[in-house]
Amino acid sequence: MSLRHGLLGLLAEAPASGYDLAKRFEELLGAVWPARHPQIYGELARLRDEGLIEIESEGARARKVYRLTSEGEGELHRWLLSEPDHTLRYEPLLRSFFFWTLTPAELLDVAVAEAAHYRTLRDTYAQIAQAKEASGHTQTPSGRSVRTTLEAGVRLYDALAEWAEWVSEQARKDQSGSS
Amino acid sequence: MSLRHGLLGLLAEAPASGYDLAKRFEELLGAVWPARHPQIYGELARLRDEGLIEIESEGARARKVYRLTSEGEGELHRWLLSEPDHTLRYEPLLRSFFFWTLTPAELLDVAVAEAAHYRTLRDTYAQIAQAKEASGHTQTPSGRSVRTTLEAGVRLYDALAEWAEWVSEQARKDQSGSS
DNA sequence: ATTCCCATGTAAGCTGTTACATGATTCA
DNA sequence: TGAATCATGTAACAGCTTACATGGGAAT
Repeated sequence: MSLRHGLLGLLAEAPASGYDLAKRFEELLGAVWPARHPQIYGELARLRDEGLIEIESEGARARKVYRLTSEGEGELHRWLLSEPDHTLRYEPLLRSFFFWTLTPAELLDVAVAEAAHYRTLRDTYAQIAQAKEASGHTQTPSGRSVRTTLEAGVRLYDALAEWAEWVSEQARKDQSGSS
Repeated sequence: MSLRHGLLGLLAEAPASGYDLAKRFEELLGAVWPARHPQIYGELARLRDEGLIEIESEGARARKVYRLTSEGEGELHRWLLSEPDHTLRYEPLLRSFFFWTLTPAELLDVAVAEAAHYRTLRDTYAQIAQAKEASGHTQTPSGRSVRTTLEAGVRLYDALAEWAEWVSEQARKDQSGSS
């Protein structure tokens, strides 16, 4: 149940509507925990039923702004101190188990494309981090946490990029040595 | 639909029963794509209906050994050359967005525990990789692919361990400088 | 005999996605 | 007035987990 805690976490920063939260998930949290609006609206209704959030105000177009209750704050805190769920599900690494069924030429193509993808992501996160620091966004507590997560993204995708390049080098060797 | 391709990939190596496949998922593929036996049995039935796999033999205790058909082989190959789904869903990184709600002391505990977890995983994968190389498991094509995936695991968790240590250092600074 | 492992499956429920639907407001 | 964006939701389906259920075979 990470989605509910993701919502509680965002609301800990500032009150927001379902629409706002859906957007922040897409642009910010989506990189590590994707969520679509139907799921978000449903979860918000449940969180309200359980008293973890409440409606602060209602605006135009049925817009509802939610705010964290103290119960919600407690639940968020309890969650952050509990054992994390380290379950990883990442398709590109599943694929790598079956690389042996590809020819060296095919593997080379795949690995080069993967490396490019990871490099791009790494650079994107590094740039965002730099921009945040330059514009003073890292001086608020939540801004510093975003910086922390970005740092994880940079390191993670840097590692994957180096790995994919290592794979492509091996494929290149296999290719030249096999005929 | 990664589960079905994971099953096809395992069957590309050698025919196996649902039970065998469930075990291999748990011990091998589970690190990047967890799957429980009910899902596996269900998917195998569907794969058989669609002609991607077939029953090679039936043994004691209703044991059914499946084998890849040429259609299945084709589907696996097509999948490996298609665009990967780069969706990542990893709870520990979602949590890091909300680290700012913790006190420096709490964050320090969390980060130290995380670092230990990642170090352990990294070392485990490094050891398995070494053992595989020493015992000649990396000389078969599929063994070399396992080695490739293990290399990703080592690099990935090494990066996360360094990140968590970086986080814990920051928390330590905040702790000493805040009073 | 009993316990453990082998081996398969069903059923219920939860999580998450895609498609559909509706209507208000803003801007060109 | 038409298009884009705001804003919320429902319905159907797909993917995955947990609990339940059954029975054969091997070993002590």
